[in-house]
Amino acid sequence: MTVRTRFAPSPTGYLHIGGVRTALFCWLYARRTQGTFVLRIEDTDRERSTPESIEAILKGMAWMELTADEGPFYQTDRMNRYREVIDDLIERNLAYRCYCTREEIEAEREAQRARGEKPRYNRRCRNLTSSREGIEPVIRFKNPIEGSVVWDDAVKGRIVISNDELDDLIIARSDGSPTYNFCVVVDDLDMEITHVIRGDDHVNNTPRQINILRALGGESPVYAHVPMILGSDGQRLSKRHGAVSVLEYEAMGILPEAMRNYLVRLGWSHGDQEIFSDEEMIALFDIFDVNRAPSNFDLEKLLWLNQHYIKECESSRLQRLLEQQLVSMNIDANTGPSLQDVVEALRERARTIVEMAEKSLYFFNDFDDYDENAAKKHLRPVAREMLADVRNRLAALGDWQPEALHAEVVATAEDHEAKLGKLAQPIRVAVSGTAATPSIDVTLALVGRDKTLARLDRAIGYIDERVAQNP
RNA sequence: GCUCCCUUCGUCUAGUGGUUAGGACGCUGGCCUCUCACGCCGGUAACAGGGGUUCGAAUCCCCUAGGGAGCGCCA
Repeated sequence: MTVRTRFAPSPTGYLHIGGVRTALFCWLYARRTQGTFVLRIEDTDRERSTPESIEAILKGMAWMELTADEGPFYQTDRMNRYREVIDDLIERNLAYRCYCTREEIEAEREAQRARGEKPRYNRRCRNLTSSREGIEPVIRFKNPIEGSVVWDDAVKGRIVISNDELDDLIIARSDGSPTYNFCVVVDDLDMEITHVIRGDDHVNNTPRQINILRALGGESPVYAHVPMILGSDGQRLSKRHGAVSVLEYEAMGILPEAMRNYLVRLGWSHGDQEIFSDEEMIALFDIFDVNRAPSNFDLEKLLWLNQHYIKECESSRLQRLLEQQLVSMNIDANTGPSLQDVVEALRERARTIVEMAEKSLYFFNDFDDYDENAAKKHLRPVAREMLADVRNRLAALGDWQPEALHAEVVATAEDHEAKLGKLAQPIRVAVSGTAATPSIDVTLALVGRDKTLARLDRAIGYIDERVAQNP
């Protein structure tokens, strides 16, 4: 039997990080078993489903490079099929029309809660023979009254739930439209899904679905309920933990392979290994090895992995990503050094693409002000003569390359009997506005001759002004 | 309230009756060094609590506590 997994999000919001991990697990397991991964959009809730959400899901999946072998399928395209199954269920007396009003049901629920009971439909209409005038009935599934439902969950282990915990759930609304718990079962059956991998918020739905499945004569798939991902404080993931939507991580400058690696290690591991290539993940991942406990999302670790992958990233791709980022920051990447050189200088110094772009701004545009502390510490009168000297030497330099620049800076420092740092730091601040840049020779090479000389002049002027103000 | 699920360093985790409880992120001391970063070496820190079972429990059982999920004409 070949494995078939599915990812079945509902398009009622963005694609969040927990959903993406579920999708990753589905995808990995299908790849690993040489099975099929299908994408299905559960859009039976017409009130809340939006085209924007569908768009966000598709974009998120594409960014994560989790390509479906089949689909996307849309439940709204399958309404006739659901109708057909519902009619069949009614015909076979496995489902029935319920004429209870919302008010009646709500009142009953209140009463049950007041009595400390679990609110459940009281099956008043289960054996009704007549209809009620003026009420469009809903359709309810006749859940078994006796016995219990048992399944061996691939991550949770054996779960047993007694049928008397379950009531006769609505499978079609009064307008005739089918509901979620029913549609999933029909879909998974029709699509021959062998492994249902989903969030563990569905555990409680599973026994109902199994009962419907049996009524339909289907075989149980393997269920794997993966625990939730919580925020860094152990609470449900929400806006205040930062980004929730996967697309926000793309915008943040996270690499998809870093996200995949981070997410696969949340709830799953292979000994002490932290770094997994796609090939390794596919070869090693097994849904049966996933942890039962929920885990907390830790941005710091994601960032660490991202930096790792930035260091490994192929130059041309990094250049492309950096350029996109610069463009989005309204910077013309043609006004500065080659992106290839920038990327090499910064790939060990940036945890995200956005950070890389921010650290390369002064290669392209002049900065407004010096970093206050940096200027205070390094742009001082003692450095003035050395700066003036190095400015003139550099102006005369024919070969504006790191090697020659390095030699010139070193020679200047020696002439002034200063350690290299005493000169390098003032230059660094002069040229970048900050006290932290790549090595001074590389920095000067990247900033370029014209900007370097102009900025050294500016720094010298700044020192003079400072002296004038505080004689 | 009821049902189900979960519980090893701050975080992600290894561990399946005998380990100095290991690794990673973070934090931190040092080395390297023109700054930052990278890299390297070292440190910090955990079995939720209580009962059993056993010669011996992080590992097995029970209870308690804490956390989560569900109880919709949402998915």
